[in-house]
Amino acid sequence: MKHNVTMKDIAEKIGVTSVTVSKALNDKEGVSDELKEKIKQLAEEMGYRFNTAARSMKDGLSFNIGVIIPERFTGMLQSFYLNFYQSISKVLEEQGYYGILHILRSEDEDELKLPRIYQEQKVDGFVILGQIKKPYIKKLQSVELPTVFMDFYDEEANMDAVITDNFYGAYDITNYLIRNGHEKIAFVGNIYSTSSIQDRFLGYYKSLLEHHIKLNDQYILCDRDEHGKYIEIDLPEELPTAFVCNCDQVAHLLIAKLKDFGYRVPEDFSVVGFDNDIYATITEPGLTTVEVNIEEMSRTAIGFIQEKIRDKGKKHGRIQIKGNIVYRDSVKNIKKK
Amino acid sequence: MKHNVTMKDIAEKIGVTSVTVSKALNDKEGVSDELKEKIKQLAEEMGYRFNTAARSMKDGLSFNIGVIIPERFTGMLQSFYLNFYQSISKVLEEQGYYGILHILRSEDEDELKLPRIYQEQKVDGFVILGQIKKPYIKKLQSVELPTVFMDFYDEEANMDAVITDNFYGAYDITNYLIRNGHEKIAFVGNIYSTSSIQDRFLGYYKSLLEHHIKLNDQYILCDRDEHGKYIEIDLPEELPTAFVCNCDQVAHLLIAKLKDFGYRVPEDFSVVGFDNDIYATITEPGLTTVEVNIEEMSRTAIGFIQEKIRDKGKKHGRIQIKGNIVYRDSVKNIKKK
DNA sequence: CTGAAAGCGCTTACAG
DNA sequence: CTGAAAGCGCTTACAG
Repeated sequence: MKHNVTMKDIAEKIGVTSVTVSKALNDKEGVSDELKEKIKQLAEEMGYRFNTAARSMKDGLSFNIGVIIPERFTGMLQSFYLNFYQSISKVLEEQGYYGILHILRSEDEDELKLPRIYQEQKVDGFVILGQIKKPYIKKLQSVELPTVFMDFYDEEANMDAVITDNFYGAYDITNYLIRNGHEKIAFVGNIYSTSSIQDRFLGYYKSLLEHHIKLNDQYILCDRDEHGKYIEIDLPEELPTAFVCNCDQVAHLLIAKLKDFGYRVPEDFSVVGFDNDIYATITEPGLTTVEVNIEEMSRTAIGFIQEKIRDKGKKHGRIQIKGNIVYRDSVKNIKKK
Repeated sequence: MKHNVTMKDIAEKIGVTSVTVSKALNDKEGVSDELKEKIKQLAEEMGYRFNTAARSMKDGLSFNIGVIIPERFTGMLQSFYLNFYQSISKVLEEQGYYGILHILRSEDEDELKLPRIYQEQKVDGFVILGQIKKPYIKKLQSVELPTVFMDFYDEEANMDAVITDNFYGAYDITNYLIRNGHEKIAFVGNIYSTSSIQDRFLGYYKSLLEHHIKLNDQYILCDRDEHGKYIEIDLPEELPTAFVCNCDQVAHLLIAKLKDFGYRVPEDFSVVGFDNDIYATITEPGLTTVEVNIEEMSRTAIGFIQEKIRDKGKKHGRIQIKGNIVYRDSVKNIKKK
């Protein structure tokens, strides 16, 4: 293969210098319109492709962003963050940036080992998807690269984070159940487990408070142990009429359990979820749930990263992106006529 | 932030030149072991990070591979290729390469528009996941970049492709049904639709032939129209005892349909799939299916790409990677004792 | 064993 | 409006 065509090649053909070609192709001042047009056309004809590496050398920027997902959020059944990555990747490409995926292995997370993309200056910043361990957060922050966290926030760590509005999402969907006549409403989730679940619980609680429905301890159903592993859900003696699940997957598990007992959803029990991930659609019936606004979150996070690349000191703090309720068939209106 | 530390910085601290530092850090000849050690240690202390951009300039390689997925294979319910991408990305990282994901929009595919990663010399090669339209294949081949196709092959196009062994996969799993006493076995799939489905059908047919079971036209059930859109599956008058579905998703749909009719799987009908994707696990009962060996396929494809980067003329042709049967609960042994 | 020189492709700041 | 010079950080080929 003949070598790639460079600005110099174009310049020589016309009898100017690469400086002029550079100006022309970048629409900079200082080239006559006529010449500029001629250069652009010739570049097209010669199949000129811009060499990003040269630009990277010049301004020390790679125009890549590392997207890090802890491996435990990964796998055939957990494509949620991969979909997130896809959205981020799309937004980045619109901006002339590119996303490089790095799956963070648990060992590396424990040993505070930074990914190769850091060691090789492959990226100008990091987007972290999902919860990672505190020491690793500190490690990332000790490094000068702009970092934005998504779908995870930790109070202590003074980090820039784009999260979904867990509180108001759960609040809205609980309100919806109440509007449909439900009063005995359970919350399914380990409220000591993650900050997201806590916020979702509190949104649920706020809705109850506003409607003067007393919070019933029996109606807080644990779904996972302290390691995040799902456990059997214990149904209370006196059953509620509706369940607010902290995520779609748990709603899926709960519905399977209810069906095993011979109950039907939504005829016997209404169930709602959170996330609008794959579990919301594969469950029978389809789940009414709170949709996480992946695209808006991606845009916001990428915006933050870019500002931080321009201005290293920039702090954004935590921002919450509101999701919308997606209505499917898992809720029954039990209001008396 | 102070500027990134460079080889020159290290060199000056010790009183040598960047040439020596380069040799030392790359374990090249021509530096005393003592000095080499000293340099490496100092590099560590100073937090030196290699600048990939400089290397890229030198040898005109980006050390990125573009991974292209047509958007129609994308979405919340179709994470299969995203999982593939993840595997590719992991393999690449082991090799000091990085994968940049590009979702190919249908308009761009029709208009033969190459992705920005090509225009900007961001990548040294392409991996294409899944079927793309012929003109776009031609377009990709007209460009000098090494390209390997995965999970798709087209006879005419003289391309390098890593595909799953559809023929023997279907053959094996049909044999398995026959060993379990089944003789009336239907194939579910549009056999005029894609090359993969055709091969799977032929593998099924080979198994029948070997067992002297006559192919019954009534037992070839169409699952999708010519655009690949799933259609209602028409069950034959005389029902088979088992179904070989061309993919897990269709097996999932078929089982739902059988259940609607009041049948049970596997008690009344045995059903097997292909792919071992998410549908194999979410279906009730879990599907016995042929697992596509994603990791092995990724390694092979990346190996091909790297050889092609080294040697532009290199041709590999089509290679098939054998999958394994994953046994779950969708097949019943109906052999008379 | 160590280093001076040149070069990868582009851009910036300055001179004409 | 156009270009000569210098530089981004590294490596290669050669000289000492």
